[in-house]
Amino acid sequence: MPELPEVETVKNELAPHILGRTFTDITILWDGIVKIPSVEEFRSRLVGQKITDLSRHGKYLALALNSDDLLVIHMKMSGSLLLSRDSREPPKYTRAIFHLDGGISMFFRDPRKFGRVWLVRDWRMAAQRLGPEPLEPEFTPQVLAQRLKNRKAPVKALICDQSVIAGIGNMYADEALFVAKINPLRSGSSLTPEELERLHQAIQQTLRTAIRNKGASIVNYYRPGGEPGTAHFEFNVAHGRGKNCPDCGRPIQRIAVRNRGTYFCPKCQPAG
DNA sequence: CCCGGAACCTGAAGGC
DNA sequence: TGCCTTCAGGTTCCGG
Repeated sequence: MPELPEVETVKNELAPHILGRTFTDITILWDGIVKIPSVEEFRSRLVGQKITDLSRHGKYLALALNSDDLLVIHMKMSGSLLLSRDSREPPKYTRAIFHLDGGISMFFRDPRKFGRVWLVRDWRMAAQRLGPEPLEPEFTPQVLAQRLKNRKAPVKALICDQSVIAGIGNMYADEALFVAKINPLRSGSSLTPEELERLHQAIQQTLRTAIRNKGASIVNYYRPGGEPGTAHFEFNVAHGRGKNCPDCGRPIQRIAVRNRGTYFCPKCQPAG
């Protein structure tokens, strides 16, 4: 599932192939993928526009166009953006084809139909209430502390909340909490300054390592060239069903937090 | 505002 | 073999 490291990888690997190119045609194979505006307006406004910049906001990818519009893309759980030189036979589950000049096409493949695209003037029209970027200088331990204090919800749920911090999802929340040695069920308000410092450090370290490894391909994530990432090979607990804690050797436990599979080590991350 | 749960969606995997 | 249930989870919506 694409979270911050996966979207960052997609952005970095798309850029050299699509930057400066112009959309020559748009094929929408499933209308529901276009969130804003109508499918017809989406196509007509996009064709002829040149891609001038790529940026990432949380898990949202934004392609800036010379018209000052932004093509915003969210891959949600099962989406991938795949580059090809042959648009005649898109892979199964392709929902949209972005044809570019120079004979390149970008397929938006998404088996689960959760992914969406927007054509808007400001990326905030697609990504409402996005918290701070965890890898930007603005994200300090103090900022994290401020955003978690007075919150009774489990810290796992809070750091997965895009309005608290942008870009973290289920996998990296589990990884960061393991590295910080914090139980996922602890409430935000119960964390000590030392724990908040460790969590801040763990979030940045976990995300940076995953970006270096081009993202994690547990299910349904492929890089634009079709290759998987390798970040999941270094996971400590995430999706660690049946595995043992790399630190103490005890079995990793699976619980549900807000209906999301949550993996942790009961010994290394004791309940508060 | 805060919290927790449901809904969206479909393929994979497991149980019997 | 095949049907059925469960699981996967990013985001939004809704009720308390």
